[in-house]
Amino acid sequence: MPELPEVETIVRDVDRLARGATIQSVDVLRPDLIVGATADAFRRCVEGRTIRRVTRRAKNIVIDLGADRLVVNLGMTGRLLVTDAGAPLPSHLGVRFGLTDRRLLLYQDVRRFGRLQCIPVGEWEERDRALGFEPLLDEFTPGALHDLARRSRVAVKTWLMDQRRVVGVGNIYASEALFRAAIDPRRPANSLSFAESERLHRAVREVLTEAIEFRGTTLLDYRDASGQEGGFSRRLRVYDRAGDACRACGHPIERIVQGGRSTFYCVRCQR
DNA sequence: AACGCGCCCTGTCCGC
DNA sequence: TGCGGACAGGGCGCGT
Repeated sequence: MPELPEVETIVRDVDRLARGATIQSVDVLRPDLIVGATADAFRRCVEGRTIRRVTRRAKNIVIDLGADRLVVNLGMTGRLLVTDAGAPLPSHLGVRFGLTDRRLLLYQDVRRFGRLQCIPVGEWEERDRALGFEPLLDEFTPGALHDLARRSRVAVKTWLMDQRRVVGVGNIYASEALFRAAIDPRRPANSLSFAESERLHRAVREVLTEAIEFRGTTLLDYRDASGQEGGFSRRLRVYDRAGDACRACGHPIERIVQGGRSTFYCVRCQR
């Protein structure tokens, strides 16, 4: 479900709404969501701690609890919600955190592909190092993208989604960025010229930045921390538009399957 | 080492 | 109305 813009929106919401709150109780309703520890160990790690700050790394929500980090990955259908005391509980509730002032931080997940863990800072930093470039930071340059792409023969669309190189781009924004860069998603990553790498670099940044401004894309499940839908759905140029007219040239948008995932593109505009 | 595939799980939609 | 199959914002572990 959530790619960089959706996770970033949730992170900003939760930081604004819950920073400074203490987690007074932890109820794990779906233990399979907790990885690397028992539900009980997870509860002991989190309970009584204060939320110092909420940040994002790749598609992970990272909650600073002091010596430990509460790391949340939403998978496909995960939601992190801050609700007021007395609000009705959502279905498919996975973990309920009781905050000071009787508000709740809720993890909800229909498919349960998401996961939560509470780990020491050092362990988190180790995982952090294995992740690729943050596309919106200065470290991500056209040259860096081109150098990495030259080493891989996989289709550039599949390549973009691999979190070991560039993070945060998932199935929606990979298609959208390649459309904006006018690059055929089937091209091997190592076939991109430097000029094309520059175009792709700019397109990735542009589409992610615009999507954050519109608070993400809701296809079905995505909601921000207050339960609201994202506004970027109407601005998608190719994703989920198979058969519809390309907004640039009028040619019908194609849907193909790459690595088991749908790719949408314009055969006329993207070469 | 890099790559492709199957799998985790539930819900929805579409065709017959 | 019911049923089977395809598909859905992700990521991991396996075999080659």
